Amino acid sequence: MGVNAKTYTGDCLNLLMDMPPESVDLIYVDPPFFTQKVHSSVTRDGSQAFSFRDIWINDNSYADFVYQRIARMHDVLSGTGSIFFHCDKSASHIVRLILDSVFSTENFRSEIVWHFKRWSNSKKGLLSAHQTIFFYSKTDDFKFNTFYQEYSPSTNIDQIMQKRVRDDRNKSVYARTDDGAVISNGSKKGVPLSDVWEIPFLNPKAKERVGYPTQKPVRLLNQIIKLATDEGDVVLDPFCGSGTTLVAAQLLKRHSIGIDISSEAIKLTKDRLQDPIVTSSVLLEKGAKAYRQYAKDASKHLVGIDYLPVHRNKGIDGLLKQEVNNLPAFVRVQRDCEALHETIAAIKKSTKDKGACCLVVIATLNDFPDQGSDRHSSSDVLVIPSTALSLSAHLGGDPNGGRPQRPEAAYLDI
Amino acid sequence: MGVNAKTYTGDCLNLLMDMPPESVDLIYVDPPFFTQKVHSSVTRDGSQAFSFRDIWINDNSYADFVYQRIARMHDVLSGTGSIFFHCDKSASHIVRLILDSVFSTENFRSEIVWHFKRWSNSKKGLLSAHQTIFFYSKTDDFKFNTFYQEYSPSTNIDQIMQKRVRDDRNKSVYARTDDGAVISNGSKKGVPLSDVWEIPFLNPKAKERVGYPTQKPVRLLNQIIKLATDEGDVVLDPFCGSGTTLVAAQLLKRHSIGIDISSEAIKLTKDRLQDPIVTSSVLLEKGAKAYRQYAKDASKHLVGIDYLPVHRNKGIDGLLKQEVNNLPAFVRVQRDCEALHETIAAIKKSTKDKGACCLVVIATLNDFPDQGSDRHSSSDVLVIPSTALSLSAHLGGDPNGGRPQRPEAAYLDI
DNA sequence: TACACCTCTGAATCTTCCA
DNA sequence: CTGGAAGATTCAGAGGTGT
Repeated sequence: MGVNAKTYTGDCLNLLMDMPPESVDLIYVDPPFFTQKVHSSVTRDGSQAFSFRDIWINDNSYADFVYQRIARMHDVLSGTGSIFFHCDKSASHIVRLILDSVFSTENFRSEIVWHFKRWSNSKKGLLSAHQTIFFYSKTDDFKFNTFYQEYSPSTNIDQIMQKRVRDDRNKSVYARTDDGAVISNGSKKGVPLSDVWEIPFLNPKAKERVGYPTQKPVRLLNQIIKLATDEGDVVLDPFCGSGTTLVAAQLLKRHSIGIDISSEAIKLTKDRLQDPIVTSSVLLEKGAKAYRQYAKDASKHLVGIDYLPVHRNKGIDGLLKQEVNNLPAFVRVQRDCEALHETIAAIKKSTKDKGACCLVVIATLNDFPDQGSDRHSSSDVLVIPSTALSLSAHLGGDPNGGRPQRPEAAYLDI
Repeated sequence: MGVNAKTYTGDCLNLLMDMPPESVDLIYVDPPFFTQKVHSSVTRDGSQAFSFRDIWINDNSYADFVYQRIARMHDVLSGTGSIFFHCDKSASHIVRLILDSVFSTENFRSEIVWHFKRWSNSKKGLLSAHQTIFFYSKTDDFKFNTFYQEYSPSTNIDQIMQKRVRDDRNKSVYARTDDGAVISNGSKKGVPLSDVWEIPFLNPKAKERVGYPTQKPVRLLNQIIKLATDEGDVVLDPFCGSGTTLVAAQLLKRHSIGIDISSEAIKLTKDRLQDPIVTSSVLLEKGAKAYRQYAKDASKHLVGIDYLPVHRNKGIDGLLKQEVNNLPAFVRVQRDCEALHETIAAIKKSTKDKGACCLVVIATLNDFPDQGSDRHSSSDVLVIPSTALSLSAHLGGDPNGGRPQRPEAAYLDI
């Protein structure tokens, strides 16, 4: 399935006016920060209610600039849509007044705190380590996908899943059956995502490479997009810069619209979206760190196995320290986005010039073959199910098989 | 040495006007929040009831209320003094406008985020987990004691401990001795305190609780007082409620002045000062890490499995997110020095009072039972071989059996 | 529509029990 | 008796329900 990613060069004010009303499901706004100090004062007599018009700002253009564009964004947002407005601390209160005025106070949903660790400086005072994102919806009936986090480590998860009732004195107690056993209240998913997000900042080197000082981590955009939209929805970024939002939207199968006043920014965005080579360099942008993370994920499935990691070969994850049938044994873990036959093809390709060797594949997904298969015999790749795969097969809850699959180690020849 | 703690009953507006100018070093302001709610609570023994209405007809009257009092606070604050204003999310932008106006934008120091974990609720959207504290100083020359936190685990401590100098092109490089060794920079203190503070919420069970609504943890006030004052300085809390600020100030040897409109609050404050109770808690003293007690090795074997870690029960490593046969499923990983039957005994013991549940054990050692065993049928514990165990059995090189063992998942009854 | 009351929840303590 | 492990308890939001 294809998703569109449209880009426009120009002032988003004009382009927003040309867009059909209620045509967008999510707007992520990350405008150029107001770097000069914002000076403001309020009416001394307190006789008027505060609104953004009551603020005197030295350079009045910033509040006006933001107000005009937010008003248009409100128009193009669908009834179930949301806006996430990214602020820095110098003007967040001004932005919030404007949002309150356009979207109304009732539709204020959250003040999200993006918390990150940063290199310290010698400034007197507290080290700034957060930015604020305001989350407003257009109406009460907004689209929202709940995500869950781990419980606090101090929580007694095993006990709070017991059913509770109120006794005759209206005190909360654990419910028990007639014979005194506690009653389970079902399983748990975790705690709902909070409004404080700890997401690492892009490291300074990655920042240098792309050249956009305010570029946001893809993880941050991922989270916002997944919270407020479903696949096929439309995401708008009116100050798209290097196009991080559009890239994230594409990876998550959302349509996207990016606007930027700089034609260089739009060109860069287009390149990243259209040229498959540039798109794959998104991985580079996430940083070598992200790549290492990916490789590390694979190695996690090798815990307890005595092996030497192989770093410089994409088809091989490790070399077993123990020989098998007097042959060296190479191992590869099936990746998340990889069918088992692809895993096997990958390790075969990488070892074809290595002479006689034994190949081991750790299967992690549910496309593990039948145990009834008679491929056992003629095989040259040893396939071992991961712990998680063995478990999921036994629980039988997997979607891609009517009966529970029972993976066990098997020799395959593909 | 004695420190004074004075308390006054009444509207702080009047009392502030009677105070000498520039006589206070720190003001902590925690006014009734701008919410349309009635706060009420009783003390543990039920002897006193508190309630107040946080109702303001519109933004404006609240702003007016705050403005008038902040203006007076500015007067009584000394030249090196600071104000910390505690807001909740509903009115923080209004408070900041007023503070900007009275103290001026140049004296805005920080937007402090107090981040805490709390019980969840069924709210659609993000779970609120922070409150905001604005930090303004009266002048540029404000009193500030720098505190340090531990370095984040990812920081390269060796590197920052190296001495740095400028080379001939004025570039910063690490200094080296003649024979090329790096030079230590002495001990580092840590990262300067950031503007995001993770301090546990005052728990419902804490003895520190006196039954006053919106009571703040002493730890939070400790931090503020230590940052902005020295011993013998004067701390003012114009909405002192149950007197947390005065308790903290007394423990830190600062003079304090507390004002509250409720005479019950002032009485409670006086009582508390006689016998200050500060919760000593594992979480406060040792941090969340203290709870992460379960074997790290165990979690490594659960990679790829959808589960919640269980920290406070020695016999259980995790709770599967998916139910099994409509029952909650607990999991335990076999430890290195543990026979399989011991593992099974441990999880059985820990869950014996938990009502009906499914038990899963991840076997990691070679004492896995024969597949030929007929124990299969009568069992209540599901045993799954770890990846490494599956592999080692297939390679047949294990020391404790002549023939290769072939583990597969099995139900056991021991 | 307004409001009182009930239900559900989980963080982190208090309390008990057992070895 | 003591210390640690695990069960019991509290209470503030938010939604739901009934009057």
